[in-house]
Amino acid sequence: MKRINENFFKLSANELAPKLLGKILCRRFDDGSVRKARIIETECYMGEIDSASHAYKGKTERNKIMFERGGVAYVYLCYGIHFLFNIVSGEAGSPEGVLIRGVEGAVGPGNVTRYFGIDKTFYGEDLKISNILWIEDDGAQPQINYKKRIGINYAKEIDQNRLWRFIAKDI
DNA sequence: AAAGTGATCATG
DNA sequence: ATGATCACTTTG
Repeated sequence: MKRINENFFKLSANELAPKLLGKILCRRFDDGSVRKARIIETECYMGEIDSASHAYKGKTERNKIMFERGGVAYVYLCYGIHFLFNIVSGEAGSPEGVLIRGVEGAVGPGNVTRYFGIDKTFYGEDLKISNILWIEDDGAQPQINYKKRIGINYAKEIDQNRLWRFIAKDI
């Protein structure tokens, strides 16, 4: 069981997203308790070349953290109700990210953040050094199903059709 | 099938 | 300043 290092998060989001499947998301709560769950579903968002990405139209107040070096959290409120948790990936200046859509015990991006108590205060949290939110690797390497991404009807058709949603088989 | 909810961004 | 738009969940 080892904590994921910096080089891992420097991968492009389309490489990082499938590799995050099987990794273990870990959260230490205020009372000291720790919750861990294996990641089973992710999507990648490829920055300036991807019309589905928040970073497609350049840097804004909301998405500026995506332009940082990989390994920090991008959290934002969706539909007024749900926080969505992304892991920024790639080098600085390359605004890519991986949306965590599901873990064992909490499927659905809004449910993941609720399960882990992730809210806007985690915006920019550095998973490489944080002691309240981090990722471990126990060597598991699940088989992967490739699907289209969800909820991006505003994007160009070519981007809607990319198989950038990654789901672990046999959980 | 459709509401519920509020930050965010583009427009004026 | 205002309004349309959302990387969704739950309920009926």
